[in-house]
Amino acid sequence: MASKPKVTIHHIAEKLNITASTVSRALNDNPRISEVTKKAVLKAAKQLNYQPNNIAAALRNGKSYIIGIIVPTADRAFFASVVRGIEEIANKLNYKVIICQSYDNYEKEVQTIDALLSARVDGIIASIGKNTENFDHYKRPQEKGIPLVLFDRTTDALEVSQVVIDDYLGAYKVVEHLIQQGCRRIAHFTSPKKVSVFKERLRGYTDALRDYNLPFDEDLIIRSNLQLEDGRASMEKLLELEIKPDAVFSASDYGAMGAMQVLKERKIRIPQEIALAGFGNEPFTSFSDPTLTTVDQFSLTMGRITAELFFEHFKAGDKKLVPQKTVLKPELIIRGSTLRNPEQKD
Amino acid sequence: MASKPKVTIHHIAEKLNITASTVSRALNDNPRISEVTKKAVLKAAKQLNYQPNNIAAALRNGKSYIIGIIVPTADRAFFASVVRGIEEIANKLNYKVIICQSYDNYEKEVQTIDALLSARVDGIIASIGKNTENFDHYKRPQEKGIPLVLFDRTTDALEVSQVVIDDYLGAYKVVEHLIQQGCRRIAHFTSPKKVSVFKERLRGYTDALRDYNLPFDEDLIIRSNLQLEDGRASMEKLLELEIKPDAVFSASDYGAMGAMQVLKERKIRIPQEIALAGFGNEPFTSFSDPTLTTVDQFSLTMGRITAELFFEHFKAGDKKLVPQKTVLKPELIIRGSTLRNPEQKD
DNA sequence: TTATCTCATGCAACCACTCAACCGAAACAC
DNA sequence: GTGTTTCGGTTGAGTGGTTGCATGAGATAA
Repeated sequence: MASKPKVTIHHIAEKLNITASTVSRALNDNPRISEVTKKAVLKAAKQLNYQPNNIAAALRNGKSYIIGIIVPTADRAFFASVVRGIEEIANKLNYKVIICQSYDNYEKEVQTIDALLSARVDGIIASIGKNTENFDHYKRPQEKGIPLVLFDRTTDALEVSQVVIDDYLGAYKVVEHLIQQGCRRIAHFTSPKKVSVFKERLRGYTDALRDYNLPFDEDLIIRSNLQLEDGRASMEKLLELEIKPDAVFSASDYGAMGAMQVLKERKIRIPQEIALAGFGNEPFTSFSDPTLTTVDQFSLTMGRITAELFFEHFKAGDKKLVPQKTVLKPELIIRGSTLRNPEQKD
Repeated sequence: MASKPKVTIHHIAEKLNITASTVSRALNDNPRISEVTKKAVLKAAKQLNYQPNNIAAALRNGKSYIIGIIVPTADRAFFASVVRGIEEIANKLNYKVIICQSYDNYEKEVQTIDALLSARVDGIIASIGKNTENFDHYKRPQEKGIPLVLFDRTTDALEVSQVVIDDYLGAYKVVEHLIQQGCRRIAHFTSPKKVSVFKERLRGYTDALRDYNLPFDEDLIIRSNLQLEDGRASMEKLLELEIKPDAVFSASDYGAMGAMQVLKERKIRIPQEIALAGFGNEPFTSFSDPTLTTVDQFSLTMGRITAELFFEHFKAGDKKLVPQKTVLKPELIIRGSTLRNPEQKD
């Protein structure tokens, strides 16, 4: 009748006239328990509709078999895909994953770290929020001996292993490609935030210009939050310049989409008048018209590698491994928004 | 030196020469503890870098303050947004949320339920995977007295509260709109799966045709998994028909995008020759060219309402509430892919 | 002055499970 | 026939916090 029967190993033990520890061992397939007893325990457990209580087990042996993932948001294809990669590896090792979103909010990020520590996760994998400038909260897991690995949005201010893609190289390739398409006045949408990925993309942009002897013009750097609306506003700002750019490289696909909308509204031809490139290879970049040139970040791979790196640290335990930084090579995806001479494609 | 200092309330107690129970009460702001003691405890806790162990607390009082969410995938804008809505309400009530993805995989869904029960979550909010046809695993939480609420992908086979949008109405509105635009031969992309949302959309489609005295033609119903590639294949199948359709209503935005790609490749004008509508209002539907007519599902609202319904059940506890079904009204978003007479737009 | 009441805290059981240590009986060695 | 292993368990303590029920000191009331 009562909605909570609460069957424990003690009930199973009682029923079989053995002790709880025997039941515990039987359920954990401990070799010290005879096959006969194991069978009996399993049968009784099923009969009583027993549900193991991981909370109690976790309390006792200090392991929860759960790792916490913190991402700014789970609905960006990139993060979703990384999470999937992590989950794949974690599940294989019998670990569960709990996903927390910081929504790029610093307070929420701090709280989440705290919540995960209180929940006694066995480790944390995170990507830092855009607005985070103080990283002290990321020191806490390590102080408690909880391994931490960062991916994508990372920082060198922490002594932590990290997995990133070569944002510099990705950006460099994009700009090089634009130059090869004949663009000479290339604008760049970036973020004012101190996030390494955006700084690196900006650096790739700057270096490519320099290497091809093109002047760097501060007017062509537009800083914003890089969302759709920001892209629109940034594009409009660019169109007010006396000498308009002939290409725009946005550090985010969303920003590029905003720019594309404005260009189409004004009947400015893409890529003939202004070429357009993004970064991230979000799915919608292949739906737009023209399709958007962008950079693929191998998110699934990044997830897998991050998880593997994490478990390496995890197994090492106390004998702290030296933090290592894995850098993945991104891939330039050339599409309609930058292809001025169609035959050149690949 | 050791990486795990493991400070407990006992250490705080020892330091202050009081007992652990007093510390516990102080930390929980129990009125029976004097302000002086509370201050001292808080100070000592900070000094010792104390981290509460929720596991232990959860074990003792049978509440984890965590609710589990199961979604097929977190990277669809719809689900991401619902999750956000749920999280908003849950956090307000001091509950944490853990997100689990079933990847539309039945086994994984069953395992996830089990994992959440073992993790002793206080409740479960779920959206059923596409391939799930047996719902027994969803009975288990209820047997254990763990409240369960379903949203969007639900079933009437379970006695469970659920929140859905009126898929029937949404589909009806789409088809009605297409008819008003002069379309007479409207195709429909649907799923072969026994998922209520798709069945309802199909019913809306059928009824709208009937109400407007248009014939129902089985050849115009194309069943697939409704992803991008499926949409492409389905559209190609339609184009092989002797009498081609003059509109396509896809039960998913992804399917519609696939169709749009094929139509554009074949230079078939949208909406003049074939109008196109989707369902879901995924962000990319406003990026495409033409922009895609679709149905908005008020996902954020759905999340909030689902969470509120959940907590109602939760508070009711043992005095099981009668399962209730909340139906939200969807909104037709008319865009370029169906607008034949532009002036009609609202 | 004594009985009563408050207040702040202590005591000890409890949550469900695990693990080190122990134990009795049978098997085996010498 | 005694000592040592091995098998298949049992016992009991411990994991960190919470909570119902004392307890004891000081305040208040009669």
